[in-house]
Amino acid sequence: MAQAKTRVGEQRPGGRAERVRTSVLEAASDLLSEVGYDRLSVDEVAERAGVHKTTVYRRWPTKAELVAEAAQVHSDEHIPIPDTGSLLGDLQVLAAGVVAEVGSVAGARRSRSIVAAASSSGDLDVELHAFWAHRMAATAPVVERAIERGEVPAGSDPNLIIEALVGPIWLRLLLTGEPIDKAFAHRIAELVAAGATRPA
Amino acid sequence: MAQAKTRVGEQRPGGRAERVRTSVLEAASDLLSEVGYDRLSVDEVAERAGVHKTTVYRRWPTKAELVAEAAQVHSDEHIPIPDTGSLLGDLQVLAAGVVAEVGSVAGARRSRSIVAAASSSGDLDVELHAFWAHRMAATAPVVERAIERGEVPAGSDPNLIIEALVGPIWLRLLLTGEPIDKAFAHRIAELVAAGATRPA
Amino acid sequence: MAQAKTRVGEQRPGGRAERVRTSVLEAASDLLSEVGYDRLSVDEVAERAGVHKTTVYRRWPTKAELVAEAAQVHSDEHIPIPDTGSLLGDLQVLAAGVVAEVGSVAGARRSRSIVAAASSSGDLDVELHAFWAHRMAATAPVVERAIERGEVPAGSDPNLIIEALVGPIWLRLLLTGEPIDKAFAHRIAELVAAGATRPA
Amino acid sequence: MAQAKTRVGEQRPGGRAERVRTSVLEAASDLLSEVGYDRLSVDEVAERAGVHKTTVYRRWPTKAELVAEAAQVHSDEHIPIPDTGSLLGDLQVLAAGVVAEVGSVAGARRSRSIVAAASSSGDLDVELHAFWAHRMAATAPVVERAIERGEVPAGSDPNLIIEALVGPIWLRLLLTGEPIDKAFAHRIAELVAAGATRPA
DNA sequence: TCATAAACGAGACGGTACGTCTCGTCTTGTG
DNA sequence: CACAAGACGAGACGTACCGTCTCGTTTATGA
Repeated sequence: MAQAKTRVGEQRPGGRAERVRTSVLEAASDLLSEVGYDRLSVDEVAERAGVHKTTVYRRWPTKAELVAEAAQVHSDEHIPIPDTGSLLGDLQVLAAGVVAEVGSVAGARRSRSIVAAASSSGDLDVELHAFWAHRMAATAPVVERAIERGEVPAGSDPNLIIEALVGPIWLRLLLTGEPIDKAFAHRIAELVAAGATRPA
Repeated sequence: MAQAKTRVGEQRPGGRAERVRTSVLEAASDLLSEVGYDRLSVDEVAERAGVHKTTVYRRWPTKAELVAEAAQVHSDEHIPIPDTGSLLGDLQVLAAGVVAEVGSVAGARRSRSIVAAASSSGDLDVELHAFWAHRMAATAPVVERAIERGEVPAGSDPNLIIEALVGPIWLRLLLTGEPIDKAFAHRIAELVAAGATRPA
Repeated sequence: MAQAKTRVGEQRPGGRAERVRTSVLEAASDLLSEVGYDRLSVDEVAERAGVHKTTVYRRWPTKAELVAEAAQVHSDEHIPIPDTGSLLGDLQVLAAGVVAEVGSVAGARRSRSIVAAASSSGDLDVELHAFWAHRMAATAPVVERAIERGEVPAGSDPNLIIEALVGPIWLRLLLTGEPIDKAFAHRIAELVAAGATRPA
Repeated sequence: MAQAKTRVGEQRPGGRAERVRTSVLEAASDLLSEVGYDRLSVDEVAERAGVHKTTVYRRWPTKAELVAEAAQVHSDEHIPIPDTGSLLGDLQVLAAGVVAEVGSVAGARRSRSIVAAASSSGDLDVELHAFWAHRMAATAPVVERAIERGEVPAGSDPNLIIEALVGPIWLRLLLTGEPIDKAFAHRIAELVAAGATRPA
């Protein structure tokens, strides 16, 4: 019955598996944005994806794992590595990128969900850590170029500077609830850039 | 059974209510440290506290609220407001305090649980935000004194500086999983102090 | 909500537990008669009983156990121990009783279900065996009295005679599908009575 | 994989269909003896037979039908029609045959499975009844010869006598759980023979 | 001191969601 | 074209935990 549908819409049933994967992740991601981790149910994800619950469980043994993958779909590619010519400029672009990611209501809910999912499963925070290690490594060049330009003293830790930039944004998201906007991104980038270029 | 115990140990049952409150919060706090928010069940809290489940629900309508109170008990008092005479010194003490709070395995689990609990309940993140607003306000004087001393330019935002200090620590706790130790506290304090005292 | 209902209809919630037990067993028994063991679902039993699924599972850990108890409710009381004065008469009454129990469409379905359930679960056939041991013991006096009257030689095994009487009826029910009626009861009783009273 | 095996062992792929049929039925029969109807899964039967699940479903639309056929494989031919010269002797041989069939652990499990399977499917108990009708007809001559010999009064119903002989054995198997052994076969044959030869 | 309100113990229940199992169908590719 | 391989739909199973409700008992306090 439900399978008949696929016959209608898709001439190329060759990729059923992939189609299922995609539609499930999309449904999960949407629900995540709408209701957050806690009130997301696997059953509803399945229904939205036009797929049966068991099919979801076949691929993602756990709600947490499903959410983990769904949540990363969005943030996976969008790490822009700016090269404006100055550390301040680069940091501002980076900060603006993070703000764009987590600043919206939906983005915030989705981002919070990753943390909740990781809290639920020991395996997941390993994955989360790996994801962030990758992310940090990908953005480190911004600082390394600043070192090459002489803006930042040699021996400075790129990671530390990126953490100082990103940390406060997530602090607002997860703990203080203060507004996350471009102005904030701007100011935190200024503070960090100043600290990095003019150390004690 | 549980009632028999109280009879044995305490001749002056005048404070039963308070005793119950305390033992439940303690049990909750312990469990939080041991297994985290997700795998903490109200039933087990009750059992550990030597109290019946219904009694717990009578006071804390929700698991999230119970956890919220239990988790805050620990961090409530320990906000040391240092006054070492220099911004760097003060920030280092502050950072060290946060590290001490969330750096241990138990403390990390407990801290993560607050976030998870807040994610589960709209009411709770309001409380969490209020708690953090209070905390920020309490630590702001550190920056204000630095401004008075002329270390930091007038017009600087105390909150921003505190956020820059604390954010990276929580980033490590919740997202990157990098080690949280005194050295890290030291270095992040240096970076932020430099940025605050020598702005662009 | 559903619990408010109890307030309306029943002043004495004290007997709730028993009421639940009864209504669930009744619902299960009905469904057993209607659709048989295989197509009986715990969920539907619960719904019919006006009770939630989890409540059913609280008392009967397994569908098989639920069915076992439900099925036995019916046959529990209906073991008439006749005393007509002759073995033949007694056996005819006994056989007629069994026929009445399993001869109807509903009774047949219910009875078959017991066997199916027992075949599915090691625990259950223990229970089933115990039930039958009790039943055999309860009907043995019929033969013992015949021995006392001198109708049946001393040393005859009461169980064997009862088994010879009852076995063929269940054979028809479970295997051959031949009609189970009073005439059959009559004839099998005659055969067994003859064999018991005039051994080789 | 499975195909490779067959290719190796058998030069004559013409009989593949038959080979598949046989190995599936054998696997099913084995599993039946080992775990019984309920815990037998089509998937496992297929795996044991070195065949894919779909192949099984192609031939046996239903688990019940597969089991029905598999179970009968064993009892299909082995109905020995004795002719010892006396009713008692013949009945004892017959009873011993049944005991041999269902008395072992594996045989019991297999036999019980037939009943369970028949309960699951309306079509199956029709087949089961037919099988038993055939079986009864095949064994009726034992009684008919006794009538010709004058051992048993003319007009006696052969079926009834066979049922009286076989029923108690299945009663023990399916309901009471009492031991099924040669001694029991002997005694039940005696009782029935007596009843048949010396009616009231 | 004793009555009475408040809090508690005990335990069943409704409800939601989880994750599992197995049956039987359907798709896709391969010999 | 039949089959291997395996994903899928369907639906039930049994579990865990949440939060609610009732009833009977203990504890604290005020008349």
